[in-house]
Amino acid sequence: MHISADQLIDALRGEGHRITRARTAICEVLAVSHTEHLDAGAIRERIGADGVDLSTVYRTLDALEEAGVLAHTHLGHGPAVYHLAEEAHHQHLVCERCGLTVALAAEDLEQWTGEIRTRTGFVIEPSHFALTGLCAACAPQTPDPATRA
Amino acid sequence: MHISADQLIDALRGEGHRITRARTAICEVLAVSHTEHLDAGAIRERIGADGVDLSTVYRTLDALEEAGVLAHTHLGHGPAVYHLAEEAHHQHLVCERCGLTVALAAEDLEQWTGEIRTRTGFVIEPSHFALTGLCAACAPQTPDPATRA
DNA sequence: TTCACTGCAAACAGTTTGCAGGCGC
DNA sequence: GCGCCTGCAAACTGTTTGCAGTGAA
Repeated sequence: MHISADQLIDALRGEGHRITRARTAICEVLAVSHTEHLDAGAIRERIGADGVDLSTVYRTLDALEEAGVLAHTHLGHGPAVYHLAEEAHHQHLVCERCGLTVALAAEDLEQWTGEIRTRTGFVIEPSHFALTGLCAACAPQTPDPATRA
Repeated sequence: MHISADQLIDALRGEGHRITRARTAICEVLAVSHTEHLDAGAIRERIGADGVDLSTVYRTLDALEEAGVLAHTHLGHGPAVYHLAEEAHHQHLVCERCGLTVALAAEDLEQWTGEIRTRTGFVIEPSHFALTGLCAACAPQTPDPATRA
């Protein structure tokens, strides 16, 4: 289940990419923080003093996505967050007021996405964009769910 | 059902806003294109020669949202699209490959969003962000739904 | 040795903001 | 006439790209 930095690097190598210090550092951060949702800037910060340019981070993340070992998700506004592809199959719910993010398991979604597929032909990729709304704590403060955030 | 430009303007007036040429023009565009999804740039273009600055468009759209007569939706990447609040209660499905956008009626969503609310407490605002995936025409080209876009 | 990869800087899109002047009320 | 609203320009965030130098293979 847990992908190691070496496995990420191997994935890059398998696509014919060269292995550099920057890429190694990025893969290590991703492997260590496999349960978190990091954006490109956060990944860069975690690398620390060695200093990897943001554009390099983006290019490497791109390469990892092409290799099929990484995916990104948009949690509402703000930067895209990255996570290992193995962790990809869930839907995020983000509270627009407090930012609380919870995940819905793939199994809980299948029935609904299956229904949508049957009805519309659409194959939903639920992990790419989060659903937004108000969490249990914030919702009661709003008289009507239609009210703007 | 159809909101007129005058009703939008009245909504602004009701909030204590002043009525200007720019705001009138924007409200007219919104009222006429109530079935479309226009972004700020498109709204500006439709106003035409009179010329309204983009920042003014954004400020007016903001005011209309605060007045509760307008809402915006993020259809995947790219600019936010605006529509009358009355048309808001549906979920968009956007094909990541061809851009096809279809709408899911509110009734079709209620069962599912109700289930999520029961299970997680989250009150989903489905119209704020679209769901993305692959449409019926594009999906078969992809061997596995998990494949990246 | 070669050329993919890098850092830097600049461009980019969408959106927001500061400011001084203009016009609705 | 007061002050909200405007256009202009500049800042802003997140991301991408062009370029010349560097290091992996």
